Amino acid sequence: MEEMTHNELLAIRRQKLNAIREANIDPYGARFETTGTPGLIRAEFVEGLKVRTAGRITAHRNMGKSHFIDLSDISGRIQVYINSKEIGPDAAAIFDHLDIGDFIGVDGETFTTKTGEPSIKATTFTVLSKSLRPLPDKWHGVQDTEIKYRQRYLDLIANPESLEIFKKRIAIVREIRRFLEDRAFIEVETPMMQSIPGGAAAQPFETHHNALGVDLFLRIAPELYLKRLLVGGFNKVFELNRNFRNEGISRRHNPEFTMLEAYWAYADFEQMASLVEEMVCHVAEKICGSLLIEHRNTDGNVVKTIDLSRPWRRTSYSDLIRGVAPNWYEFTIDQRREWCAEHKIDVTHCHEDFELTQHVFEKLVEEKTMNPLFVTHCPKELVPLAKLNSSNPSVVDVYELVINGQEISPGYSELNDPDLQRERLEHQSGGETQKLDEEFLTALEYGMPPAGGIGIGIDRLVMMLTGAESIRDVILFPQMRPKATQH
RNA sequence: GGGUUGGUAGCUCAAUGGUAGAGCAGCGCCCUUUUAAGGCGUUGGUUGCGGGUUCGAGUCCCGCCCAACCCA
Repeated sequence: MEEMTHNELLAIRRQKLNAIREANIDPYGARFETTGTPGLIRAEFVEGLKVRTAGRITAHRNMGKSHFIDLSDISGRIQVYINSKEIGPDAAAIFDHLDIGDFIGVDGETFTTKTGEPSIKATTFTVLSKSLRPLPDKWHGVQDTEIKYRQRYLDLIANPESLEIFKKRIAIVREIRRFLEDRAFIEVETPMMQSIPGGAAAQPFETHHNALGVDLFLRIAPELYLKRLLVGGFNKVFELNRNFRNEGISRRHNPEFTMLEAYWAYADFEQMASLVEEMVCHVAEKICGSLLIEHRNTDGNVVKTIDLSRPWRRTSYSDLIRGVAPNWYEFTIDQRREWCAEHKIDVTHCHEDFELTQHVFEKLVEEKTMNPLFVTHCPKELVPLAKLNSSNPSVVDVYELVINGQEISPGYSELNDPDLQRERLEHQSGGETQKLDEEFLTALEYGMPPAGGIGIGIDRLVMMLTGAESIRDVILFPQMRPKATQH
């Protein structure tokens, strides 16, 4: 608690805190009603208006008897003009004990300075919270990634571009909900703690319920519960919430991530593809104002432009493989390995033939695809929960949407034949398999309507739409190794 | 898990193996329309942690911790 009181900067702030208390003022304030946020007052600026606002002091320009401070919150900032004569000597003495970082409330009248800055001339101010630690550099912000992620609040205060990404994320999620609700999809919540983690092939987090005396798993997908709702009569349903996968952490993976899943009874994967296409374009136009999404580097130069213009390409998996390896499907497995070696694709960890093909797909198609591409009719081994194609039963009626070199969204014609579903789950091959959820199969036996389903990785969608290079830049509090506790 | 790079003042960054520095913030003084305000002065460091080599280590070597990137 009283760590580092020897630090001069912290000690000075505590002295100021005490000085405020000695003047019989509570440095931690109370209820304070405003006529608007700093950003709102600035955005809807009218001169000569009595206003009341509150925010954090983020800049201080001291002119001797007059001071200019910036008051900020996520809405933006407004300049406040503080004149000793105007506020009186007692208040001026308190003002001397304020710092950048403190929260204050201000009463005053709006005016425009001679440099044209919309401002508030303060008549009084109220101390709302004393900040005991100095804020990061106002000009360079927080560069240290560790501080950005562990102490996101500092990143949000000091780095406007970070705040901008999170504002966009919030708007994207809101637009997606609106889009689906406008089309009569109903949002539901299904269990995050499951006794059989189904709906995907991934390592789950394990936990334990004391009263029931059973082990439970954090869900890796909501799919099997949403399908139970199709059985129960919901015909347009979605869930937009967190999944958990106990796997590696990388630029593109966080252990908990946000997924949209939506199911539409009597539809198929082609209709789901159109729905997703329409939805992503709707969101892009609303939030980015364009279907051309520019990704910039730290210098602000455009390094990549993603073109979301419709219609989006739809191409079968096998055609895409032939596009990069024309004779692939005529090759023997040994020839395929040889081909991979020639093209410097490491497939030593691939055992099954379809895994080999999938690896070629990931390296030569997925990673190189920037504009939207619906990859249709994937090998059935990759997708045990989808309907087989009626004319080619080695593939399934699905799409995988690839944008920005990443898988953004899968969509299926959902498998609703309970016997076939059992067989497909029991005869999975390859390294990753899904668990068998008997209660889900029982539900299917009661009858599930044919349906289309989609999943959309919200974090990756936000990365694509904001140009964020790392998933940590679109998750407010990304997973970090806990810091060793000090003692 | 493996490889690469990095960790220096509150923040952003410097410093051939040879006295640890700058800008901003802070503190003091001047200034009643500034906006990265300005001017003058000034404080602030167990260089991530622990060992080692050396007359001498922020710098070289070993181990550990944390992070970023790449690979699995």
